[in-house]
Amino acid sequence: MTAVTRHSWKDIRNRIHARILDGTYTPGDKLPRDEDIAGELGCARSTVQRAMRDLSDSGTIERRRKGGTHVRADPVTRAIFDIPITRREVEQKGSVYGYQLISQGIAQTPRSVTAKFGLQAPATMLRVQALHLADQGPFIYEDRWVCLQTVPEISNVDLERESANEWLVRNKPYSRCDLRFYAIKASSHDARVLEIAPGEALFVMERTTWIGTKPITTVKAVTTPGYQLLTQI
Amino acid sequence: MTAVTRHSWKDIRNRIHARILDGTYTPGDKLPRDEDIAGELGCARSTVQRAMRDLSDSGTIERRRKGGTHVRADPVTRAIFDIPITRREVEQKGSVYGYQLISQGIAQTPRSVTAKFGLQAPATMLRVQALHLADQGPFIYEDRWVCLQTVPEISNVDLERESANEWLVRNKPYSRCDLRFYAIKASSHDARVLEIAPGEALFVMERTTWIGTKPITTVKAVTTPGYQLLTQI
DNA sequence: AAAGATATAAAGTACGTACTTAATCAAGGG
DNA sequence: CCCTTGATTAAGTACGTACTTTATATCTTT
Repeated sequence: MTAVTRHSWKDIRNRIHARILDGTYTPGDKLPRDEDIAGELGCARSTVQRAMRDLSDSGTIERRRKGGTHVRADPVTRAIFDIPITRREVEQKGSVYGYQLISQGIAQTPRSVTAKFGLQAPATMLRVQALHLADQGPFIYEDRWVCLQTVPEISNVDLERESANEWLVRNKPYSRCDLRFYAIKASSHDARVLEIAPGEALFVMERTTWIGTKPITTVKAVTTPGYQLLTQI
Repeated sequence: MTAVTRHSWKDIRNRIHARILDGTYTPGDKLPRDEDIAGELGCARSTVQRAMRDLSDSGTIERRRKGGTHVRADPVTRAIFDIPITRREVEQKGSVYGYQLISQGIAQTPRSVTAKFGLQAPATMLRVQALHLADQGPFIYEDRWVCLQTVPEISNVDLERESANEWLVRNKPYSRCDLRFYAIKASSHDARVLEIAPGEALFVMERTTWIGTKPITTVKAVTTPGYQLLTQI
């Protein structure tokens, strides 16, 4: 009776990864085929496949049918960020969350918004400006456009009470999401809303969502000075 | 002879996802066990498992052993970013890459750097300041500390010719990486190096890496005005 | 030599089965 | 009543097999 040792895919992954780390396989190198690795390490091919997918997901290797597996020649840092709804973010850092509607109204989308959605022509959408507060102080200012054709129900929502952020995230799942991060100098308007000095450097997160090809919403979330976004560990 | 229809895990995932999108299962709801879904949709449990893992990875659902599968009550936007080495980034936007060493020297880590690594006491490390150029103009300024104990070989690298960025990424794989993004106002020093006006808002990416528990390097990469980081689609 | 057809290699997928792990619940004992 | 112990449940994993997909390479034909 041979003691049948079973190998977890994590072990297999670690052993392959270790070979990359120690230079057995260097960037650009081709790895043996799954089947050979399976034979060598004494496990099933499907276990190697599982390990390889993990390494592939993390950006360590690249796999192509027929082409085989290669150590990524051109390493990237692949990072995963979780952006929670603002209320949760505030509450998780132990602060009291607050919300204020600044203004809402229906208008034609300006060129910049039309472009973000990839639309040909301007559309009539709902614009909502609101402030999220932490411990009574400004935390994030959001400037949002919501597509009324895709989300007509938003008209029935009392945006004085419930933030568009939360209503949308709970009621309008999306199938596509574009995100972009950058820095801006606080305009006098930003400064007034966020109660800071004009000219401060502010971190901005922009998010645009669609369901299928239909636009849902685009938000520019302007954070207060000192805000940092961290990777999810 | 029954025509045996085979179902791809992506189909299965889409059908489950569709039920979340259309409100059949709403946030917080418990989904049937994998086996029941498999029976209902006419596929193997392992196919459901594959579909579920994908939905779980994307943050749509949460799974717990014995606890079952639930639609995430508290939706997050989960984004994946690929941060390439700077040379590649410049070349990919069609510009000519350039690199200049500004200064290098050995020094005690200041409190902020010591803290980033989670060290108890300051350590002696190599500090490298350098500029990445795109089409002869400043693109990213990096201020880096490299742990000499973990990476003694760095001493033999000619940092006038090869950027620490590239040498490290090709020669020193890491097992842990912390990332943080934020905005700063350009100091007079930043402004001089990047050839911009002091007080500009700049987007900053900070990255700290370890191998096991040993620190490798920490970089503060200060981008030029207008820089945007986009999700990988 | 260029273009197209065919073969082939390697990853990807699907399924069934059996076993493992972790969380939860219930029963029993102090 | 609390704590421990054991049973149960559902996800997670491992494996073998068979089939599919997609690049790549080779061969044929014009």
